[in-house]
Amino acid sequence: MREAYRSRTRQRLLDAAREVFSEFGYNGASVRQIVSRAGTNVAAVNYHFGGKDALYKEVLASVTATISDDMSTALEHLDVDQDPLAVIHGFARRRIRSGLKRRQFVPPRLMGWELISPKLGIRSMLEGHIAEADAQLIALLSPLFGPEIDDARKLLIARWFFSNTMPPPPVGLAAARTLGPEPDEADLDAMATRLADAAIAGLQALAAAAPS
Amino acid sequence: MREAYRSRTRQRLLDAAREVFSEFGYNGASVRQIVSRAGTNVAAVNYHFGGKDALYKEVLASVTATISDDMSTALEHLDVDQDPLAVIHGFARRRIRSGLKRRQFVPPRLMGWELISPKLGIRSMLEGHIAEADAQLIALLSPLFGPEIDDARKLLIARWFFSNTMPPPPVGLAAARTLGPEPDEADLDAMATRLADAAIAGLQALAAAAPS
DNA sequence: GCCCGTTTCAAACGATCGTTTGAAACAATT
DNA sequence: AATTGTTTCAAACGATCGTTTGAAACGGGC
Repeated sequence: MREAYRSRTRQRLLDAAREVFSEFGYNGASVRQIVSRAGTNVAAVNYHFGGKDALYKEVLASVTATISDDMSTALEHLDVDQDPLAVIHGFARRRIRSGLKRRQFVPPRLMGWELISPKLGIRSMLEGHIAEADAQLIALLSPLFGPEIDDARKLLIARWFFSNTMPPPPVGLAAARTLGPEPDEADLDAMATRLADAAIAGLQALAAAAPS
Repeated sequence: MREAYRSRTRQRLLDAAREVFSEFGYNGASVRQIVSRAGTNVAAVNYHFGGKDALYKEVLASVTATISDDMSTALEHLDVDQDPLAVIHGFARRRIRSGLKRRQFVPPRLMGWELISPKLGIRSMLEGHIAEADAQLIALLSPLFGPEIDDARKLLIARWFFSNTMPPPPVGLAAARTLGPEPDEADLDAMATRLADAAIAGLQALAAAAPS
């Protein structure tokens, strides 16, 4: 029973931290707020993780891992005989959809914080993940690139596309307004599909542009 | 000389606050950091503005005013006999371009903070600006909308488009990498034009989609 | 029942936050 | 030179931050 109990508070802390960090960012989130939501006391964070920074790193790692897994899956689908554009569209749709779900609103928002102002010290750890994500994205989009395109433009296009799979809050709120309070799964899908269409359209415009 | 002197420290505080708030957000920015950059001491903020919140509001107001002015100008151009799509494209290009300039990196980033987590109390003040910006955007894009489109979808499309005129840091960094350390004005223009093309492409895809 | 390693918690720590205070420095008028 | 209102600044305020501490509570092995 010991291990089970141990992991229970630890997990509660992780879940609470995920929500609070997402909502208020690293600076805006207080340890006391997190432990209060987790139903324990202030010392728990330092006991289980060693500090606020370490907890934040762990939360970030789980978020980036989720996204990376998603991209890996898409890359595997690319290997088999599917239409590349359909795979890319599917990836965008899945990412957007997960961002639109009320409860799972968390990962895009947390990434949003990190994109605006990467925490010092965390930056080094994140850079590996970012480089990996860049490479995965470029691999995913490679079928769209012409032969004469340079790496810098590939990177730009990849990041533009990726940023469009994580709609910022104003877009998400507008989407929520059209969907209503309790969105149907089909409606959610349709909305995600439409936003993915837009991302693909922009992507093609970028990839088709004459080389600089 | 009195008025000139008065406005000098006040202005220095505003400039410093603009930079620091943009870089670290409201929570991450400390009053001491701001006054240190402005070359004065901690009491200055409360003397000239009444507090950190009020200073933040003033900074935000100037940023939103800049954007709103830009949109008003575009709307006036729309009134005369120009091609609507060219006007929209021009607006996007100008916004993106100002976001790409190294020094003037500030407004998009500051808005980014506010979009992720609007400050309580500031929200009410911002809501007016947001509503106005929404209305202006929808007016600007109205030539692209079909007759049977509903308001909720107009809002969604407008916000999607607007978010694409404020490229997030990863996109901006990738763009900076292709442009080099001291970008040529022409290169900057070309890059902004390309990103505006992508925004327009996505915009058209969204506007052309069948009504839900 | 006793013991031992693990986990929890109330309390307190030093540091930093935004803000206030009261006096000194300043510019302008008489 | 004296006076007035404005602006600056060092110092301190209470509050909150992340973290530490030491003891109490817990669970499993003997």
